[in-house]
Amino acid sequence: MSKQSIKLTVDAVVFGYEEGNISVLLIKRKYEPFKNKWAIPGGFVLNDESLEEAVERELQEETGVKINYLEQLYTFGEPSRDPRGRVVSIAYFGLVRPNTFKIFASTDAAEVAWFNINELPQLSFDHKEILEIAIKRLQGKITYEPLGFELLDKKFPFSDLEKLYSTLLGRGIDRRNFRKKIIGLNVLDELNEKVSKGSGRPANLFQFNQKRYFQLKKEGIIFEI
Amino acid sequence: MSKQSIKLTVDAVVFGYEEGNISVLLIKRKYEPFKNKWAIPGGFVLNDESLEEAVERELQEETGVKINYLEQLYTFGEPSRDPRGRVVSIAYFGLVRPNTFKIFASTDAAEVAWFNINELPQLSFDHKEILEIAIKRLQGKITYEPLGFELLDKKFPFSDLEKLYSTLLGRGIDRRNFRKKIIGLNVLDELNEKVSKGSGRPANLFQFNQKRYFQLKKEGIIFEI
DNA sequence: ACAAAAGTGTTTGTAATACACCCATGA
DNA sequence: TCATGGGTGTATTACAAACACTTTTGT
Repeated sequence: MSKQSIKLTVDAVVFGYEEGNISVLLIKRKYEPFKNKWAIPGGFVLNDESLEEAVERELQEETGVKINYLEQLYTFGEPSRDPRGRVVSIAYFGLVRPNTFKIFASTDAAEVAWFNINELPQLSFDHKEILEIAIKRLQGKITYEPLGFELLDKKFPFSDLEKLYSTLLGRGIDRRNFRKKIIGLNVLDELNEKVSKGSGRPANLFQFNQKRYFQLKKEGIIFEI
Repeated sequence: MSKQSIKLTVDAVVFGYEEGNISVLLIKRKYEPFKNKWAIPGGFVLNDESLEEAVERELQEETGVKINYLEQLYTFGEPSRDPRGRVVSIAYFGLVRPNTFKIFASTDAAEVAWFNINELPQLSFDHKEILEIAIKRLQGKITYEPLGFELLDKKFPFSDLEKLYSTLLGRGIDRRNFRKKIIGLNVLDELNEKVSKGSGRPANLFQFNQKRYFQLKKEGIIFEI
C-alpha cells in the first residue's frame, strides 16, 4: 500500500447582501494553477489549526474579511479536482455585512471583489459546483430559519428584510403576510427611530432580538414564506 | 511554513432497521489506538479513490456490508481528535436493510455488530459525537423526506412503515393521520398480496413507487408527521 | 368466542393565502 | 399636489390534529 499523500484545503463561500443584491466574495488567483482566474478564497490547512481557524485565517489573509457567521458546507474530494495532485477541500459557507469592512487583496490573491450571484465570472477548479451548492444551501436555509441577522445592518427598515427574502427566493412575496409572519415570530424589536430613503414615507427601524433569534434557530423553526 | 502532514480518513455511520429497532453498525478495533474498543467503521483514504469509493471499500472490507444509500454527513477536523497525529475524517451516513447480507469482521476489525442506538458501548476517538450528529440528521431527514425505502424490505405491510417512523421519532403517531398522509403522497403502490404475522388480521403489502419516491426526494418535500 | 392486528371518516382548529387601500414624507 | 415607498385587516381555503369503532384472521 502506497503512503497517503493527500493535501487538505479549506474554501469559503462568503455571501454578502447590500441594497437588493446578493453577492459572493471572490479572489483573482495570483499564482498557478488558474493564475489570474477568479476563485473562492481558501487555502491549505496548517498542521495545528482547526478547520474553522484555517478558514478564518485564509479569509482574513486573502481578503481582509472577518466573518461573523460560518458553517461547514460540504467536502469535495474527487481525485481529479485539482491539477496539482490530490487535494481534498472542505468548503464553508459564510455570511457577512459587506459594508462593515474594507476588502483588500493580499498573499495569494491579486484582486478581491464582490460579484452579484447572477453575474459570476468563470471560476477555477470545481468552484462553480461549490458555489452552486452553497447557493442552494442559502436558499434552503432561509426557508426554515429566520436568517437576516447575519446579513442586514443592526438597525434596518422592515423593507430591507422583505427585499432580502424576495431576492434570495427569486420571487415576489406578499408584503402583508410576510410582515405578519415575521412579527408573529417575535424576533424583531421595533425601535422608535425612523429613516427616510429620499422619497416616500419614512420607515420605522427594527433590530433583531438576539436572545429570541438564537433560541428560534436552536429550536430549528420551520418557516414557510 | 512547515509542510502539511495531515492524514485523511472516512468513517461511516450505518443505520439499519429491523423489527422495531434502529441499530448502528460498529466494529471492535483490532489495533492500537483504542485496541478492542468499539468504533465506527472507516479508514484511510487511498490516493486515487474518491471519498465515496473509500467509504464503500472500507465498509466492505471491515464489515461485509454493501451500502445502498450513502450521503456525506460532516467533516471532523479538530487537531486533537486522533492520538496518532493530525487526522481529518469525513463522516458519511448510510442506510441499509440488515437482513439482506451477512456481516463479518476482517482487516482492521476484530468484531462487527449491530447495536441498538439506545444501548451503545463506549466509543473510540470522537465517534460518540459523530454518532450523535448522525442520529440527529436521521431524525431530521425523516421529517422532511419520505425515508423508508432504504430501510424497509421491498414489500412490507403498512404497519412496518408506521413502526419505523414512530421508532425513529421516539413517540407514538396517529395511525389514521399517518396513513392518510403517506397514501396522499402517492409514493406507495398497494399490492394484491397479504401477509399474516401470526395473529390478527393479515396486512396488505405495499412497495415504494421508485419513480415517484425519487421525484419527491428531489423536490425536497416537507412532510410533517 | 376472543384476542390481535388491520383498516377506515368526520369534525375541529389553526395557519396559509389572496387581496387593496390609506398614510407620511420630499420634491 | 403628486410621486414614492410605508403601513395595515379580513375573508377564504387548505391542512393538521384529535378521535373510536369495525373487519379479518388465528387460536
